[in-house]
Amino acid sequence: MNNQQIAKIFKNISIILELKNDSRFRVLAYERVADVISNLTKDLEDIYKEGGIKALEDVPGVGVSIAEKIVELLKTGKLQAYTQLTKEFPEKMLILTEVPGIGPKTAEVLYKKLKIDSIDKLAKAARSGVIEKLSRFKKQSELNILRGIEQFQNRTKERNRMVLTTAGPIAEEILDFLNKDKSVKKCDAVGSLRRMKETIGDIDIVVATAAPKNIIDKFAKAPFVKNILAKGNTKISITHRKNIRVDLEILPAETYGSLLQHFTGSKEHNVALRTWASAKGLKISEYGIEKGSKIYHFKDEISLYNFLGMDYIEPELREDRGEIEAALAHKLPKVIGYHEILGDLHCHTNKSDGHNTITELAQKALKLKYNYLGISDHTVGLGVASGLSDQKLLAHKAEIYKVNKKFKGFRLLAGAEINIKADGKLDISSATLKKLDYSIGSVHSAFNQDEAAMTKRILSGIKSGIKIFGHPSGRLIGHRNGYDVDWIEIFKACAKYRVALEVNSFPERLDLKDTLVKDALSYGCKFCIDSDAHHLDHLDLIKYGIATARRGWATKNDIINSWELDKLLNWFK
DNA sequence: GCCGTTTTCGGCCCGACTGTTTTCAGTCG
Repeated sequence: MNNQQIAKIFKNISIILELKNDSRFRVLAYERVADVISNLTKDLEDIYKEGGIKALEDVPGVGVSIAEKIVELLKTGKLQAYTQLTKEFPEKMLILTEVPGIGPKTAEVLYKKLKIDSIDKLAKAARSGVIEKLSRFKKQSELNILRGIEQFQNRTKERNRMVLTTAGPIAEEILDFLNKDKSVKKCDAVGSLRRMKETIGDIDIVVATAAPKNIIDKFAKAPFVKNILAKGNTKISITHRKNIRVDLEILPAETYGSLLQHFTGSKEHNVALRTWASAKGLKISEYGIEKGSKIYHFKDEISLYNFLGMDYIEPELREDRGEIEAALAHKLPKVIGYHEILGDLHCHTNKSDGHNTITELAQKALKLKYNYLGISDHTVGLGVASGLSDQKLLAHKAEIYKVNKKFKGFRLLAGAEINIKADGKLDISSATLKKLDYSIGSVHSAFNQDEAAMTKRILSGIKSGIKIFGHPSGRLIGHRNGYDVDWIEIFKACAKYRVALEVNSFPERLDLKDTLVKDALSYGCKFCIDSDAHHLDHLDLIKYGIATARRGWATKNDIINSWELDKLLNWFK
């Protein structure tokens, strides 16, 4: 039984308990633990296998009672207590709550009064007008249900959340629209986009203005609006014509710091922050901080966090992964900056599957103010990418060195992206490997090896002289899960053999991912943030890799390509 | 049901919008 299935059961328990008028805090406890489990990066099964029931109790929100339930689920695939509960409130009924706007109470009425136990039946009932005959419902209720079903279907159709490069331009379009209005003092994209989370559910925008009504009316008529979901005095929610939900929040400029902080989230960060504050007699909201009868306002986030006795917390760190405690203790890491990368070490030319020449890439690197650029074309094993043989690779190196002479104060490095084959061997000779300035080793085949085989394979690659382990997990967001691998063994080996873990910046990769970066740091690993460019424009994607490293708490010292060239080359040696 | 450098008991984040109410419950972020 996987984490998502277990989380779903706890979520359902929370719904049922709410319907049974159980303690709202017990309801909350189940809801919270469901949230925590669905966001966990490690399988509960593994946690239990490694540390038993005590290790499960270390998961936030899991206590004695829930730990026992997890064990029962892992061992038997069932939970007696849950089976009992679903006799009265079956899962078929709970499915209805997946429609936006339908919560536990509504689902119960629809199921018990009208025997509605599927989304299809719900749609039919809403269209036929039987729902409005129930008390507490009218015509508008049916229209809202139909609209909710439409949203639900769009959501399941595009099951995947957006990657950052999809969300970014939409947010830009909206900010441009708002900035044209003179009454807008400030506006920003907030939410998961500002935190640079790898995928974005909907787009949140905040606006500072003294004329909120004017902005809301204008926004409602904007050309990109498909329909309006909700409209109030200080907020409006719309569906963008690309079927993406956009929430706009408005407040006067005096409290912009609180507004930014509140809507940047994450929800988990805010809940943790407010829980901590309430113990100190403080009440935090998007309007300010209340202390007794006094309310404090904040123009910016720095003053807000400082008021709480904390250092400023970068948006990328606001996930309730220890940042609040660290900010209080003044022990937050100074994460790598967006302009601290001195060179990209993973890019492809038209000698393998890239589109550009060495010179073109070098010129683009100069525009980015890089001090160096590593060329790393594919090697022979990757036939589909016109990989280079030993001989061709060495000729390519000579060409790179020749081009390098054209530049001053800038250095081209000759590398390669080498395949770690299924048996753990590299697909070029170690003699050739030694002649390169550096090398990246990557897995490009036989993704479905089991954990033991894949771990052994990668460890073998790490020990064979590569300097960077490319897109370490092999995942493609929304398309392919990463392969099964024992990360702890990999991290230990990377630290020992001085192999940097790549943080690949392609929005569909972001590999190594943020949480694993944080894990790897604790083993003393170093990282290399690369674009994996196959085209000049791709070099600009580096910011997403930087964001991922920041989300993983990595500092300049941890990122080898933020180092001066001498230090980098020395490390390679 | 969970949790703790004010607590192993007594708390538990905060507020807006919608629809159908005539003061609020349900839902959401």
